[in-house]
Amino acid sequence: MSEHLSLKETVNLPQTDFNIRASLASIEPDLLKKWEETELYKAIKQKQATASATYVLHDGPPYPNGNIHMGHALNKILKDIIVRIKIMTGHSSPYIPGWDCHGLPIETQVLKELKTQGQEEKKRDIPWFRNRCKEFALSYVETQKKDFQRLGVMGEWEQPYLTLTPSYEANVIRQFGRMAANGLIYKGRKPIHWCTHCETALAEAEIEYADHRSPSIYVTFRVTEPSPDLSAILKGKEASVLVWTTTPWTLPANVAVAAHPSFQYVVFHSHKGVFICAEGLQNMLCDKLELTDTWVLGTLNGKSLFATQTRHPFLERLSGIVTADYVTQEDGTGFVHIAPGHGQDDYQVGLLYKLDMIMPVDEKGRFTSEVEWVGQPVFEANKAIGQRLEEKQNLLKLVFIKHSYPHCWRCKNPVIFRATPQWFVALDVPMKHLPKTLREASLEAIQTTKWYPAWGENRIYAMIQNRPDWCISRQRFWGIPIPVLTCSCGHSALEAPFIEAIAHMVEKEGTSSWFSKSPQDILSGHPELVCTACGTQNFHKEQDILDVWFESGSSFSEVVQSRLHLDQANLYLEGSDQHRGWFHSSLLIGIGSNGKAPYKEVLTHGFLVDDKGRKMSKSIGNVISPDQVIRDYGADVLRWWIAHTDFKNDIGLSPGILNQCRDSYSKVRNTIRFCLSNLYDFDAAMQILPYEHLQEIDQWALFSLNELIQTVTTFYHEFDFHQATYAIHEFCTVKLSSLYLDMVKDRLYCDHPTSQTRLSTQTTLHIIADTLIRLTAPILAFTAEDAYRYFKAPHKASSIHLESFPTVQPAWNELSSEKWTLLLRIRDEVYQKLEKLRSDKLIKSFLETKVTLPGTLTQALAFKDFPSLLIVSQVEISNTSEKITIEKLQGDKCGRCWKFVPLHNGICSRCETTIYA
RNA sequence: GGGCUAUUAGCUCAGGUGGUUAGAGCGCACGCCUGAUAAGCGUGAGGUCCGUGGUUCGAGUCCUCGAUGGCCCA
Repeated sequence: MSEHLSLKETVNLPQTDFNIRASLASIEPDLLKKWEETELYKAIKQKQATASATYVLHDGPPYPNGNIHMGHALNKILKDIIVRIKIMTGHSSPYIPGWDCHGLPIETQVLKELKTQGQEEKKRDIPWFRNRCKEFALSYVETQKKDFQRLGVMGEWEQPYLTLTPSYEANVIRQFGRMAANGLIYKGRKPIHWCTHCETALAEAEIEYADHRSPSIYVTFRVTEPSPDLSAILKGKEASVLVWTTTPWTLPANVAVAAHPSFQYVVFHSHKGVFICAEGLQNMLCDKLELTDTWVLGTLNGKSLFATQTRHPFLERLSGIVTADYVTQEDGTGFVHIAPGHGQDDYQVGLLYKLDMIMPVDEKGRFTSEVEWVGQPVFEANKAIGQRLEEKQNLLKLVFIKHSYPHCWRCKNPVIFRATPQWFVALDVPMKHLPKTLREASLEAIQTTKWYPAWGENRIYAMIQNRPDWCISRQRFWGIPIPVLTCSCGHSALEAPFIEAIAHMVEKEGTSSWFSKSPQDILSGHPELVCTACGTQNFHKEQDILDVWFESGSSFSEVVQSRLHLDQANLYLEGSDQHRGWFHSSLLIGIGSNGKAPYKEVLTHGFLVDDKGRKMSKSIGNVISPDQVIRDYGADVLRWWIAHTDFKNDIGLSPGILNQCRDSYSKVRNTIRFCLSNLYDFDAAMQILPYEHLQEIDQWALFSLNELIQTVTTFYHEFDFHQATYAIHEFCTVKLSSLYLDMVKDRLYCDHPTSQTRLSTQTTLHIIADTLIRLTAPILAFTAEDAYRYFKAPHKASSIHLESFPTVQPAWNELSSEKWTLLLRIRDEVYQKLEKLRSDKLIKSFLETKVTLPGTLTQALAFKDFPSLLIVSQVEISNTSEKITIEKLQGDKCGRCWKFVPLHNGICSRCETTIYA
């Protein structure tokens, strides 16, 4: 017993303080603290100063109105992994995070707060209100910043970009100025929700739906000029198109009638004349309108009604038939009357067919002098319009209905759609600085940008191809004003000196000065800035603010151009929804102001779903917060999960998936730990062996490591992180844990501590540990640092994050992979036989056996170390046997190395010489 | 309703230009070890490649139609 114990003491067992348990939840905050105290980021930046290449990932700004969720974590960690890879591969890769601080959600939340505090009136004090919004945004910037840092995301947290800073705001205004100078900014009109009581525009979020009593009328539009197909049916007869509406007051603005292009329409006779409606609605309508004596004259497709002309039901004007997909057959007649100034759909149809926009309603909701009922509120004018229709014999029926209708959230009055002047970005006029339209140039830029995944190109291409002009006006307060002064003569001062004067003021004082100053104050000091049309200075300010997409879409100007002095970012990386959002707006602004896309490459990730593929939602109860994962697993497991998943599609997350990631993370960690623990007595500076002196098994390990470096490098480069992590994990499990490390244990534990064989393996483990730590460092930012603390090497940096990425070593490739494929096949065959013996209960341990290999199998291989390869006690090469045979060894096992070999005094000769050497 | 996209083992993923019996790791089951020990090793069982119809000598792969999930838009 005592002898056994003393023998155990002569065995060289692994030692390390690198814990087998990760305890990430407690270690990570310590590491963050250490990095902060040692100013790691500063050191990393200094190192980058000498980099030969630059790689800029420009951050898309999140919205600071709540705590971060898993989508944020996913996005930021992916960015961090990329930036760390670029830095470790020798690039200068500054990462400047940002926040998108303006916009309606914050305004709405602040309003809600005021409401609950009974201080709603304070909203009218615009500077005060804007300041409150600013405080709100900044508080969440701080919250989110801490959360992002906790995830291990590294960047310019001391100086992020915020869309509400004066310098940023001035940059946005200058972008606007450049686009104006390029001839892209114009004033048009567009219908929006309008409260006639509050005399203000309302956003979608400020609309409440409630029951409302409306007249429901059926109106006829008499055909004056039928389309060819319709003409063939009518054969000269008079006919009318049936239209249903609940807003008679919009009829004065009617300019067209829409049919659905693929519906079937019926032309039928009745005692009141010939009518046209959707075929499926005919019976219902005849019933409702009490039409008798009916028979069908013919049917035709909606498309073939196109260009039929009708007469307006009471005005001296024509109203042509157009087609629109949104027409339904659920109620009505299958025809919809079009008033582009009074509805979103109508507006789109108007754009498509270049229809006039007639807007005879003022801000108080009264008809203007364009209409005979001038001064009458539109809802009251319904009655007069009904009467006029009756006079003209174009009213078939009038009843009143109760239906859901939008109301103002403040005054509870019904709202209307009303077209008001708005600012637009023109997509189809030739630019002054390029002989192309903004749309054409953007489409070209899309084709020269690299999209990951490739289908992103089609997606954004189709969007840019089909989108209407960009309406950049918003009738809100929390944002950047549209920097336009308009003269009393009607001319808007879009000229560069005006906008530059405003930008200059904003740069100094912020945009709040626009809201508090008069136009005269804004132009004070610029007596030369007079209206280019009339020469006076009677300006008034634009009231609207810019669409927030215009702000965030200008971010490259502030960050890439002003701060980094570059003209393009290398990469934008956001969720695939941003093809419609930030990628889109950034592209239009980039082309419109600089003639160039702001990015060279765009990478998108998918959205979070659970393990059943359903989106994360509170109602399903499958939401997992980053905070919770950090507590239960640690940020590195979260990072590993993100790298482990093919993020280009939807990304699954569930407790089961997290457990799996934790397990595979642990395998990598333990593999590194095994290497470190067997290096406790290794002095790399003195004992490292040259490659040529390494044992063949060790050379094979380095050959495999070379493959890994190559594979991971390629996958990192292609943003295929999941493939990289699979390669790393498989290397740890298959190549190392089950093969190489198992094979070298005997040598590490039982050979003489400073024998060439043990030093050969330690040299190899030293290289493997070093490589694995570096390879995983971009993903496992914390664990790699933790492990690096226990890795002993000369010329070590103070942090793994100051080290560079491993590179393929050509010398390690000088090994026959065919030979090793064969050796491993022999091993497989032997193990099949050994397992059979074990399951038959003939042996318990493989060390109880002697394996005989046929010489025909092994001679050509010129390999000596079969006992290590097979991890059995004895191997014999037989020149007579044709088959692999196994025999159970009967003797005793060595008390030190447990092998069944000839013994003296209870131990084998190798162990004896090792102990007494 | 439209655009884009995904669907291969319980889970996460591989499967250039169509070509034997569809692969890996994890997990699972069984066994071993107790000198990586809240570890390690071995062996094994798991698949209607979402469905349908077609092209082809041959389809996970190409085409049609559809189902389900996801993003965007209306």
